[in-house]
Amino acid sequence: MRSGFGQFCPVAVACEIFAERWTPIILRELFNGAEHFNEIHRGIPLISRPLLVKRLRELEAAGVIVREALPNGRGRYCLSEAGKEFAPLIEQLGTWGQRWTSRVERRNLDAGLLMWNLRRRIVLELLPPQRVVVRFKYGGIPAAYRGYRVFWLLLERMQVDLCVVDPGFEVDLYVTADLAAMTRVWLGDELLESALRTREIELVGKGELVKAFPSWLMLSRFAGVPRPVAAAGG
Amino acid sequence: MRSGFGQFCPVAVACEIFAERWTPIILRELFNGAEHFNEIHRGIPLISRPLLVKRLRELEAAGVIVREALPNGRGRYCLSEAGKEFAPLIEQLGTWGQRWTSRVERRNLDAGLLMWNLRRRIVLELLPPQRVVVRFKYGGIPAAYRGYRVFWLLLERMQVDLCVVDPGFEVDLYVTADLAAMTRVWLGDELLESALRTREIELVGKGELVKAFPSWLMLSRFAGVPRPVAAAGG
DNA sequence: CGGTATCCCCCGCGATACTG
DNA sequence: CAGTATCGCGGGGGATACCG
Repeated sequence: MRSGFGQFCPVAVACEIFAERWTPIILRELFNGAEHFNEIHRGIPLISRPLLVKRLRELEAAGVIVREALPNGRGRYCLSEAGKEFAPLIEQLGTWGQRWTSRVERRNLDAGLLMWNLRRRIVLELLPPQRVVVRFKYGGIPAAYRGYRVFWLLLERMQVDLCVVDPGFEVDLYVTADLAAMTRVWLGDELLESALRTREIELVGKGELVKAFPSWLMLSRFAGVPRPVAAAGG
Repeated sequence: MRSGFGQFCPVAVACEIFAERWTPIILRELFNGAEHFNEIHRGIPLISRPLLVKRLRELEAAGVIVREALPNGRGRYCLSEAGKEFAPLIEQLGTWGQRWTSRVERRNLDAGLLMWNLRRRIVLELLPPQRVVVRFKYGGIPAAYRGYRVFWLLLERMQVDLCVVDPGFEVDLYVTADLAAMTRVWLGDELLESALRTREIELVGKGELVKAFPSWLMLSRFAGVPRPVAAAGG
């Protein structure tokens, strides 16, 4: 697999930069607001760290991202003007995936990734003034899965924190969920109300919090993408 | 490189199908109207035939293309409804490549590929009623290039044929060009008139044909994409 | 935290030859 | 024309350990 396609076509040259393995997913993380190395890596846990470094360097060399070295030894990755113009591509990839693929396969289930994404999509403005601690516990997890299955979400007025070890606060709301069901809800494949009815997802806590909880979740950016109209006979 | 990214995110799942090596380029060919195996392969000469077969099977399994077996033993590849929805992605990739990359690198120069693409972008309606035979001869070709450098284009009212061996007809118009210059013109990086002035491209033949020739060429689909506004100090 | 450095395996892929 | 079959290699990338 020698690099490059040997074609002057703009599509081919763009592919040499954009369509490398993991690259669109790295860009997705940057568009989602990730800036630091470990932040990016948390959104893509299955990429090895050396490979993530390599891809970031390649994107930098291609002028897609700019690396800023912060004084404290940290790095910071920002999309360049050219990089920002990949936004519609990520958008369309997600739209296509939402319309034409089944995403909730066992091999794709990952409770940690689900929580990491969910954390970014909380409607801060709807949260009550005082801190709310929500504990999530997942069941129905694939045998091969080696990550965490219990999480604490600390919801504060202007900030959300995700913990994988008990932060010690009193829990206000308990969420117990089948991982596949919660993933379907996140992706817009199933209504939260429906999963609550079938008890694949259960909420336990003060009535007002149980009632308000669904309104805090924005779900995946692609949850609302319209599905293809079923063809006749399909 | 085990397949898949292990993420339920629609972007990731779409990437598993779309962002494989060569796949966007195969789709580009299908959008350009290629339907048969060798037709697709002519647009992507550097892919090995077994690998092209493999990619086509993968796209078929993913529901992106449909293969029709014709009675004469030929196959025919068509984009499915899902496949057609990749159109904006190919468009965006080409647009990005046109705006942000330099495409006319030595490693990308390929006279055969240039002619094969040029052939598809002739304005049939502007051709004169009788056949016009144009002979192209390229110079300035990279030493590593092993393809043809002389071509005959048979322009007829409703059809264009490309030959790499002398078809035997009398030549009406001779085009002699530097390969890089002709590629730049094709990609919209340089005006044909400019290349004619510098004599990187020369036209020899009847005056009326020499004059009409530029109007027959539509150039690359991306030739007209607006370039980024130069940043101050760039 | 944000990377390097090293080792090594595996499989993606090209090359080549063959077939209906 | 449109593939299939087989072989062998090279390097992409995972695992692991180390560093400033």
